[in-house]
Amino acid sequence: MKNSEKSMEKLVALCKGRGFVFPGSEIYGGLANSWDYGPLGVEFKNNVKRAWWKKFIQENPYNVGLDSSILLNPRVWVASGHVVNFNDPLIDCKACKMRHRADHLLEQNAVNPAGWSNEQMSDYITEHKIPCPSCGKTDFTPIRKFNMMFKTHQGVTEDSATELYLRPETAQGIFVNFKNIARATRRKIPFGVGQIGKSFRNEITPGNFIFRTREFEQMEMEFFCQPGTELTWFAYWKEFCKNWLLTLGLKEENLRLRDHEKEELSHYSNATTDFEFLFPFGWGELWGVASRTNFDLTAHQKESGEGMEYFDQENGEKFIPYVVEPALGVERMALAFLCDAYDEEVVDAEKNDVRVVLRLHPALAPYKAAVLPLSKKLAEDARPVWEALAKKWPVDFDEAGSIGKRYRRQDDIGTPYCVTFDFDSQTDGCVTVRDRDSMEQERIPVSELAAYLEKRLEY
RNA sequence: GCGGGUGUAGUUCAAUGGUAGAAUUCCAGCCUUCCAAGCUGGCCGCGUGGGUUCGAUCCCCAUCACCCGCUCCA
Repeated sequence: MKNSEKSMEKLVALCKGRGFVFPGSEIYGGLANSWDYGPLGVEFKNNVKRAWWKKFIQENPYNVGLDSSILLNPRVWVASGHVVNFNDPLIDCKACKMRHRADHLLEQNAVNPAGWSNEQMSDYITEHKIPCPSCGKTDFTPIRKFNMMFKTHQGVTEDSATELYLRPETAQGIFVNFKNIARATRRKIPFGVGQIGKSFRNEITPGNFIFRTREFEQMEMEFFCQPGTELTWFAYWKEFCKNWLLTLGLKEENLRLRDHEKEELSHYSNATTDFEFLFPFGWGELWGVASRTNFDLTAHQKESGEGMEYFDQENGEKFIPYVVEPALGVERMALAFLCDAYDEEVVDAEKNDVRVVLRLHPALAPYKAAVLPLSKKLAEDARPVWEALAKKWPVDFDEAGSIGKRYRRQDDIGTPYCVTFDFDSQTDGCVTVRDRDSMEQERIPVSELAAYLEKRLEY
């Protein structure tokens, strides 16, 4: 089944029905673009994070982890450029109600507005009668700023002295800890620091289910290297990221890497590649891999007055490290895995019988297995089988309904293995293990069941 | 935030100015010894707040949410 044939509606319905994702604050009429992760969703999302951490931190000789705070000294955002650059100058055409970015309008008219104030841009647009690209009229509202950072206050008094921002990215928490980490871990360059955590952005237009939300989780890694080696590492991490996705079963046909053109690059980057995934609603950015030069560390050195140089003992060199950053959103990654895994298999076209299967990689599946007593009478005897497996993995137990219906329920939520306890099990001590994808069945002694599954769940 | 559309059980859909019906899901019982079975019974709904009206799920207003476009981004 191709991704373009899949529908978001079905996926959203499945997510709600099975307990992956619920609309946020639903009983109060909801809160725009907020989503809650249900019993299966939290397992699944944790699995995505766990898989990333395992590959990027645990198994990686270069990298270490970090969990920095969401609230930071406001000067961090001055240094990073977020206070200035997260302000989009927007104007609306009064005639056709279309909204445009003032700086883009100017660029389209061969003007470079870099460094201009909003007044300057506004004046230029008025004076030169720059027309609305949609309707051609020249009747615009004044420029309005949209700072994408959420503001809050520290302490109970709400004055400007206590004003703070919720972090719009986790990366800066890593940069401000660069010296601490290098010292504490005795790491030599090159090394990387990975972090998983919540970030907040007041997006103008969120949407597409959990693809873009204002509260989201990031898995970011900052890889510090010697100046001049950054593009080599940039290529290395791109390949590394791609391999990780493919290992977890993401289909290559739904993935494309798009290099940014020179004009498209952010002010801090000398190379950026977007990993894009074919969602049912079209191609969407999944992973941004950016060579960030020494922009961030230099900016923090300047703003804080704290030296950010690294001393290379071997060569006797001092330098501010260059940084390669693969930054990934947890929720959209999870959504991509879900979309990719969703499959409808026609079992009997005449009876209109369709089997919905989430072909999730076992590492990502919320339940690794489900124990199903063939008859309710066997439930009591099947319990110990579940108890033994539950010590090792999240495992479901289902005795309600026909065996076929229970297999389908597990298909629905992506459980890779179903363990059926039948009347023979009581005497021969064996159970039937059914594979979700191959649909093959094997008779396994209960005593060997855990080892059997362990071998297959390894990744 | 702007423009357009939508809002009825968990889901997919009906009907109606006199307070709603089906399928499916779910639950229970019977039956059933490996792939949505069958039978019986059961739970659950007019997004929210105002207004018009004798009476509103239906008409009007507001609000909230979702979808499509603009813009942005992990």
